[in-house]
Amino acid sequence: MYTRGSGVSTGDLSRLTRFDSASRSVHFRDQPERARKGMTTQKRRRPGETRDMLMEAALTLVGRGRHFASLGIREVTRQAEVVPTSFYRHFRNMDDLGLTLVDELGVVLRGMMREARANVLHADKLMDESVAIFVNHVQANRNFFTFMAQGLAGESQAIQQGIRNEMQFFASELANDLRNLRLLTRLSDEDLDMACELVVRTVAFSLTDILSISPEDEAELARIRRRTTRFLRMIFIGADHWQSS
Amino acid sequence: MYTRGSGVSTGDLSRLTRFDSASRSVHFRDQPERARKGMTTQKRRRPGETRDMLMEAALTLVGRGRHFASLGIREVTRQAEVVPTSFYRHFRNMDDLGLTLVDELGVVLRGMMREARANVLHADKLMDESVAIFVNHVQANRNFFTFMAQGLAGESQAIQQGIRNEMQFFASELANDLRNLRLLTRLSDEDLDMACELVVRTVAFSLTDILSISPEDEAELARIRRRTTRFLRMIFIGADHWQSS
DNA sequence: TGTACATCAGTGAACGCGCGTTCACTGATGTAC
DNA sequence: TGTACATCAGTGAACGCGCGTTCACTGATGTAC
Repeated sequence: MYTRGSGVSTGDLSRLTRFDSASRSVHFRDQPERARKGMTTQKRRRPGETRDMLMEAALTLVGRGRHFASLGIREVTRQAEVVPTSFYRHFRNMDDLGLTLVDELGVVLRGMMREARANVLHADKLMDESVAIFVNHVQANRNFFTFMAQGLAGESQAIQQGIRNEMQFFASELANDLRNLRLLTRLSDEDLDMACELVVRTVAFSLTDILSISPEDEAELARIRRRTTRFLRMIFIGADHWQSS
Repeated sequence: MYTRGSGVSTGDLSRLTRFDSASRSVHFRDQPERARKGMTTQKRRRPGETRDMLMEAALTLVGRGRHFASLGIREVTRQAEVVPTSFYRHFRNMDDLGLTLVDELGVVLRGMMREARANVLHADKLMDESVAIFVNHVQANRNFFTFMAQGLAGESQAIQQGIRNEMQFFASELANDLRNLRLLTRLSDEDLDMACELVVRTVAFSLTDILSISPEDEAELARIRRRTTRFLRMIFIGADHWQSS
């Protein structure tokens, strides 16, 4: 039941992950299965495919309710239908795999931001539409965002720092956009950054709201969307009336 | 280096945990050590003492950078200097222990609120002082709050829900207090609740800021305190200018 | 007050199992000439 | 274009170890009479 959601996510992610080897992988991607001596010899997948499968497997397990910190190498390889030793061909340990997942966060967030820039035409609908876009992305990449929520407090220092950095970057991008839209013009750069960080944190927190409900519960989802929008509206009103020191 | 911080926390917590058996334990608490046949027979501690030691041990390990979800029963009992089988005398499994820890959260939060009510005399210093009190409590119970930060996203559903409930309760208490202080009087009850929830979330998020720095880094701590206060101020300004639908 | 019994909490031995990690191997692909 | 070699990625066997959990035990404390 959980694996369906992850299909969307990982399809996306594996494409993003392998962009560096994409030029090579093009040669093999659609190559038909060769005749083999025995059925068991299923070697030589697309370069990076096993790597992606391992990351996907970890996310699937996380999506099933497991905590990333408690996942084992054998467990992940079992889920990925790969022999345990294969793991070491791609990652030094589970932390290494986690860090690689965090690297994807930047890509996903940039995608969200791009979509928001393209779709948010009227300033008055800015918040509703941005929140809707965020919620949609979370729904489409549930396992991935669950991992991020877990990592925000508790994983290795490196993972935690990675996620924080991405959030910081996202906030400063948001500040840029608001400048360009001529919004909150009275705020100093520093105060605008602060306001944006508060916005990003608020949205990040509502991530845990979304993840705590069933993916199909549209009614509850609408309630979360509405509440998050109201949070943001309140912050914007506060920012608008802010007296820069 | 990490264990020092936990000493403060667990001294507090164990007292709170055992309030139900306090009447009994009074009889033994200061009873001197009996002469024993052998040095190895250190049985029969104060009732509930082993239980507290197990909870304390788990928090110590969490404070050392481990994630609660990855802790094992043998690991915890080892840290508590107790034989593994003793664990089952007090908890069914690690989840059970975690839930018991969450129960303490309510007690700690109520203590914070009481302290805030007693110390916040002037409305204009309300935020600075409340944030300071919060930061102090986190510093004094670092391991405990680290566990809570971890539990907010990722532990068992039950643990997660428990923490959320406590936050919700805290927010509604805060709304009550603001009503009594005649603050934000223009807001409807519903909107005031919302504002308070946003406040609690913002403070909760800054918990992860505090936990990500060294406990001795006073300079960085002051920066976090200042930023959190500014976040709250912005929210309050927003709430003050809010148009209740 | 004394005695018999129930209960509670700590103990050590033992179990089977899954874990992380190593090793030498295999065969497909990429590359130099 | 063909050949020899290096590299890369997947494999299965094997290791020693720590894990969760059970069991029967022990002795201190609480309770009934």
